[in-house]
This record gives sequence, structure tokens and C-alpha cells, in this order.
Amino acid sequence: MSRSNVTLSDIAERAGVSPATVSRVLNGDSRVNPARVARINKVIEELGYAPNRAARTLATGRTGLVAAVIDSNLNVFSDPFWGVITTGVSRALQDSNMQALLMVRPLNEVDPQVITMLTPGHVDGAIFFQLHNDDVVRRLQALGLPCVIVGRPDDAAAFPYVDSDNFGGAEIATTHLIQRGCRTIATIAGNVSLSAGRLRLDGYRSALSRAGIPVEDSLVHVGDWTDESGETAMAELLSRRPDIDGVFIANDSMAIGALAALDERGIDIPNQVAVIGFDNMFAGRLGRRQLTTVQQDVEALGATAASMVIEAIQGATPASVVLPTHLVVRETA
Amino acid sequence: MSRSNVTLSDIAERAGVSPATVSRVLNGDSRVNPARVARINKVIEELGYAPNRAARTLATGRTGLVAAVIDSNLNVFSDPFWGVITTGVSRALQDSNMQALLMVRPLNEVDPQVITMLTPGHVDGAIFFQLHNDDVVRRLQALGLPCVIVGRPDDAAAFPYVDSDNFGGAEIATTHLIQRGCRTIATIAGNVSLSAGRLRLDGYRSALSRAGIPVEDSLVHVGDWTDESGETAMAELLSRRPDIDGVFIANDSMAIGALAALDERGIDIPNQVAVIGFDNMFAGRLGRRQLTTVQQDVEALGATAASMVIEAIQGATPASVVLPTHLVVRETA
DNA sequence: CGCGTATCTGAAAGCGTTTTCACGACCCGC
DNA sequence: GCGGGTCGTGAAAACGCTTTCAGATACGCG
Repeated sequence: MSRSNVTLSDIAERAGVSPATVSRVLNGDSRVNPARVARINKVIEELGYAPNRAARTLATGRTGLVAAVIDSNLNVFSDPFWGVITTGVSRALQDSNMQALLMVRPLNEVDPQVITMLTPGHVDGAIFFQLHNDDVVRRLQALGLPCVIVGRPDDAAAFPYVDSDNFGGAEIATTHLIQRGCRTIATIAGNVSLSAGRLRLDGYRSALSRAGIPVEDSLVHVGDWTDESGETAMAELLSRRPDIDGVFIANDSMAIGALAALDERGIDIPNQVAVIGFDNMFAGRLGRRQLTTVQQDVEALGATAASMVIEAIQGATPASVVLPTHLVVRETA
Repeated sequence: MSRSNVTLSDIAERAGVSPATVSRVLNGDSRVNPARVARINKVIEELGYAPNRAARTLATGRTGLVAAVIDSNLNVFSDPFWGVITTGVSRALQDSNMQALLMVRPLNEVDPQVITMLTPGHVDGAIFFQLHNDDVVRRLQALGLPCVIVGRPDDAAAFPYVDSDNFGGAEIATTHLIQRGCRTIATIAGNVSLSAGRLRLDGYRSALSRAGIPVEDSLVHVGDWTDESGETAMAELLSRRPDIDGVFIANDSMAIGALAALDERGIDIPNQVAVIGFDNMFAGRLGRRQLTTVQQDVEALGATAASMVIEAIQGATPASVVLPTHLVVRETA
């Protein structure tokens, strides 16, 4: 209990004013005599004073803390992005003098640890990542906790969320294949129970329709985001439709698998079959052959979530945001 | 300031005891009459009471918070691990009923945000990741803040730290090449100004020496951890020493580049040249050809750091830990 | 049987802020 | 010059918990 610290009263005493006045200066109350403000600030500077956060919390009811909640049921290894996202969150919060509390917890059931911590009074708000079901958030929201979701929730209208433009990215990628001259364009979709999987598939379909190209079921295969599934999916597609000349793949991991399958058959990429992935996960990491892919601004995802939750804490109802994605053209298409 | 919450006094009143007694029960004071303990616990349960963290902090001086500090100068994109590490930290802390505060900040200079937040009284301890210089930590330590470092600091004796066994991993990888029959074993080292780079190179050398194989300068090339540098390094090594039959590469990114260089020359992997990387970064992600590599337990790194900082908070001086690494034999060696 | 001691409990004093409320000083216009 | 306002300030209560201190009760022992 080393309380070696300077307190507000110390400042008050040394500046010859009351604690109340110091507090006002600290909180930018404009009604304080400017001369005093200067004097008090000087003393604060001299003594290296920093307000005690706990005391402030106790008095005001706000903690300055936002929980970043990650469902530990999702395999973090499979999502190299979330480190970057949380970076975005942390930075943006600190710009508003708030801090990010990291909570990695199973969210499927009622975890007392989480619930307690997220009960209003412990944190000012919460950001949830890629949840599998909306229930927990709904409950917390009912408790009055400002919540923002990263990734499109099942019930998009129910919560403020921020997501990358999965639909638009898929559409632009597929359109690129079309413009390249591909006419028999397949897709390897991700798990459609996730909104990202669904939207990327929809974007593919939309691009084809727009170009007047029929969408054929034999050209669609659903994978599970892993490279193995990408490999088998590609093999399957090729055996069904040897005339494929382009393929849009819902993430880069599956794209890697697909490339392997194509290589194995001696197929020339991109001339025989053009390939586009999604995520830009391996930026510059694939050595010899650079994957054409769709990039999302992952850090912005986090930063936006942070701004939104701050908005919500201040009482506003933030509008959901969909961040643009863009095509990174490299060698495979 | 919605204080809709049940307080300790509410519990006391409803249980017909004093607040002091409730507090004792909450903190596991053994001297309370068992019958009362039961009654109080029942009331707590009924009312869904959870202690107010700020009030507790104010009274005790401990916050239950540990800062996880990441130097934003290091490119998080280049380190897909740190998300996993922080996961380990967060989980381990929560097991001790503490929370992780995520701070992504430039650490090279005196950042008032960081310093203020890390001044004792705001957090109970701090974990630093891969810092570039020890100074900031040294200063904070002098302030009395329990600190732990992830990754070997420059001055290893000065701080408790936890790191993977880079030396041992490199040694075992190189030894594997030797046992495989390789005799002209090259290495692509990482930046030697980082301890990981240095130690992995040392491990390579040590393995050769042990096996009685001379360490030749012409077989060592220093890269910068990127796949491009791996590719040029491999090319350079091959032109200098076409007789190379094995290569240990200090991380997987560079290994990818090196594989590309080898492929380009039509060299048979692993029969003509065997390749081992480090990090197991692409677990199952490389599609056709699986990289043999050295794996570290990244989440344990975080969890260990958390345990150590808790130890330090409790007044002990935790011993530094080096976590074992192990070889994952796949196709390239 | 009385006294010291061990055991359990409650009153109350913090912990460091914010914020309400009241109060004096001052200025204005009539 | 006097009432009504504004302005700047300080006293003090409140936030919800922990912990010291002392009191009350029960107990053991000579």
C-alpha cells in the first residue's frame, strides 16, 4: 500500500487554494480565475501530480476503461488480425485518455468473470469481436453497457457494429477476373454461417450477375477457411469443371491451398486460371508467387470500433460503419 | 453516473451484520462465524452483488490491473504472435482475478501517457514486449513498479524476463540437419542486434562445433527477417557455396523466401538441400510443401509472463524463465 | 470464582476525487 | 445607493470499500 503519491490536496495546500478549485482546474472548469489556473498548473507540474484514477472513478462513476472482449472459443491462431485490431482499439482509446482492458474468455455461456467485469461500473463500454451469437451482448446491452461489435452481427440492426466491406471486396475481385477475360469463374466460399462468408459469396454472385454471366452452382464450393479445405475444394471444382479459368477464394489461407492444387496439375497461373484471395494475409510473404487479394484496413477496424464505443459512452447512438476494402493486384490475377 | 448497483452496505443491512463483517467474508477472513458466512454469502448470491472495483482500489491501493505494454514502433504486422501472447497474458491474469490493460505506445521517448499510467497506483505491474531499449523499464522499475519482460532484454540480469529457448531451438534444428547427413550447412541469420537473432545464430554454431564440423563464415548470411531478404540471402549463399546441402534459417518468413530461391534453381528439397525454419508461423498454411521448423509455445510465453508479474506484485523476485522450443519435422528436412 | 486471553464483531476513520450548496464580492441598472 | 444578478470560491458530503481499534462475549486456568 505504498501511497507515495502526491494528492490533489497537496496541490491545493501548496497553491493556497481549496481542493475543489484544483479539481475544477483539472477538469477544465472555465470559471476559475486565470491567475489561479496558472499557479495551480505550475504546482501540478512541479510536483508531478497525476490524479488518482480509482478515486476519480469512485466519485464520477466512470472508469475510463473499455473492455475488448474476445471469445476464446475462436482460435486466435486462425486470426492473425486481431492483434492488429486490438492495437487500433488501444491507440484510439488512449487518444481519448481511456484504456483498453483485454478479456479473452469463453463467451458461449454465462461466464461469471465476464458478466461481473462487464456489469456497468467496472468498465464504461465494451467492444466484442466476431461473436458467435448475439445473446451475451444483448443481455449486457440491456444492462445499460454501451457495446460495439467488430464484424457484422447476426442481427445487424440490433447493435452498432463496424465491419470491412466483404461484399464490395468480393464484388470487385470477381469483377477484376471478368475484366481480365475470365468467363468461367468459380469461387471457394468460407463458412456461410459467418456473415463474412455469406457476404463474400454474395459479392461474387453480384459481380457475375452484373456482368450478365450466369451464376452456376457447379462453380461454387464451400470451404472452412483452412488451406486444406482450399486444396480439396479446388480439386473438386476442377474435376467438376475443367473449363474454369478464374477463381475467387474467400480467404488467403484457402487460396494457398488452391494454388497448391493448381500447381499439382501443372496449371499455369494466372494465364490458365487466375486466382484472387481475400485478406491480404501474406503480404509479401509468399516468396515466389505473390497472391492477388482483397485488402482490408484492419487497424482502422479497431480504431473505428473505439471511436464508436466512445460515442456510445457519451450517450449518442453511433451508426454502424462498413469500411472499404480494396483489391491488391499482384501476380495471380 | 447510474449507480444502480448493490453495495456492500446493502448486503450488511439485509444480512443483519455490519459492513465490516461482510467485507471480511468477501476477503476470506477466517475468523467470521461460519453461520454468518453462510448467511452473508446467501444474501450476496440473492442480490447478485459484486464489489466495486474502484472503491476497493481506493481502500487497498491495488488496482488488479497489469499493463501489457507494446512498443508501437515495432511493426505489429511483422509479429503475428503477439496477439497470441497477449491472449496468454489475459487468461492467466484473469485466473488470478486480475485484468490486462493493453497499451500500444511509442516507447523510445518519455511518453507522458505511458509514464503516468504506469506510475504506481494506476496499475499493479507491467509486462513489456520486445523492447528496443531497457531504459524506460529501468526507470519504471526504479519507481517501484513490478515489471516483467517478454523476450530477452539487453541486460538479462537486470530484469525478470521470459523467453523461448532460441539457442536450444537453433541447436536442435541444426543437429537434425547433421543427423540427416548434411555436411555443408548454411544459415540465414536474423538481425543480430536482436537477442533472438543472436541466440539463433549461436545455437547453429554450437551444434556444428559439437559435431566437430567447422563453422565457416562463407556459410553464414545475415538477413532482416523478411521473405525478400531470405530469398536474396539464399541466392547469395548458393552462388558462394554451391555445395550447400542444408540450411537453418532464423525465421519462417525468410525460409519462405529461401524456398523460392531454391525452387527457382530447380533444387530438390529436401534431398539436395534440406531446409529448417524457426517459429512455426505457417502451421499448415503453406499448402503443398510443409516447412520443417522450430516451434515455440507462444501462449505459454504470455501466461508465464503473467505469473511472473503476479509473483513480483506479491513481493517476490521472480526468476527469469526460458521456455523450451521443439522441432516440428515436416517435409523440408 | 475471578482474571487473563482468545475469539468474534462493529464503529469509525480513512482512501482521493467530484460536486452540490452556500456565501461573499462585485457589478449593473434603476 | 440599493436589490438582483453573476462570478469565483470553499466547506463538506458523497462515492463503496478496507482496516484499525476497541468492545463484548466466551473460555480456560489457577
